[in-house]
Amino acid sequence: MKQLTKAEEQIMQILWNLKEGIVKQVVDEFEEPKPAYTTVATVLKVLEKKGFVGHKTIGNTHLFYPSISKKEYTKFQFSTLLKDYFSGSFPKMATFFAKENNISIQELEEMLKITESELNKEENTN
Amino acid sequence: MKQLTKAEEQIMQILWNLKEGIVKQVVDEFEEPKPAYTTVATVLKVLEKKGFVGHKTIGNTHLFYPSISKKEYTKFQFSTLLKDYFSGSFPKMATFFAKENNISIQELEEMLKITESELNKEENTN
DNA sequence: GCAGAAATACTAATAAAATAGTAGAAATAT
DNA sequence: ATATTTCTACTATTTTATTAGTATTTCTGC
Repeated sequence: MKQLTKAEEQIMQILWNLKEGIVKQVVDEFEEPKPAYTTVATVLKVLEKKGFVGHKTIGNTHLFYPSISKKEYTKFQFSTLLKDYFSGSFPKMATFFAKENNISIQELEEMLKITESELNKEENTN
Repeated sequence: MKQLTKAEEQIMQILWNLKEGIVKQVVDEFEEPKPAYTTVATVLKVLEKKGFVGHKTIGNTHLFYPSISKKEYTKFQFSTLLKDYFSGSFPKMATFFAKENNISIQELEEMLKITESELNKEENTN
C-alpha cells in the first residue's frame, strides 16, 4: 500500500467520516480557509486513480466513497510506525507511551482493563 | 514539526543508527541499489536546512548528526497516529492491536508485564 | 609541488503534490 | 426554451521532492 500525502489524507479522513459524499460536502467539512472546489475535485480524482476512493454517478453528480476502509489504512500506518520506530514490539510502544505521559503502573493496569472491556465489547464488530 | 518525506526518513533512520556519519557512510548503509553519493548529499543538505540534521567540518569532510532525536520524532509520529486514527485513546490503539493480531486477554496481560518491567528498567535511561 | 583520490557545491532535470481557473455539459426554474 | 445554477473535465501553475551529473576544492602520497 502507498502512503497518502497530507492533502489526500485529509480528504480520506473526511470521506471515512461521511461514508460517502459529493465534492461539495467534502469541501464543507474543511475548516476555513476552505480549499477551492476544484482543488478537492482534483485530489479526489487522484485518490480514485490510486485506488483509495471510488464513485458512482447519481444524476449529474459523483458520489464518492472510500474504497479502502479506515481500518485497513490504520493497520498499514500502525504497522509501519511499529516497525520503523519500535522494532515491531508493541510492549516497546506501550512503554514509550507510558513514559511520555508519566503513566504509572497502576494507571497502565487500568488501561489494560479498559482495553479488555473494549475487546469484549467489540468482539463481533468487525 | 514537519513530516519527513520518504527519502528523508530513510536517511534519518540511518543517521539515528550511526549517531553520526559522513556521506559515504550513509550511502554504505543503503541496500542495493544504493543511491548516488550526490543524491544522499543533497538530501542531507535539505535535512539540514529543515533543521533535522547538523554537521561539523572535520578536515575536508562533513560529519553529519541528527539534530532532532529519534525519540522526539517518534513522539511526533506516534501522537499524530494516535490522534488521527485512534481518537487520541491509547486503549483504543491497544484494542486495535490486540484484535488485529488475535491476541487474547492472557497474552495482553503478559505484554503488560513486559511493559512494566521495561518501564522499571528504563526508568533512568532518558 | 603535482597527480590522483575524495569530498562538497552548484546546477539541472524530472516527477509528484498542491492548488485552482476556465469551459462546457446537465439540470432546473420560470 | 432560455437564463441560471451546479457540476465535471480539462488545463495550468507553482511548489516540493527525488535523483544525479559536473565543476571545483581539498587532501594525500610520492
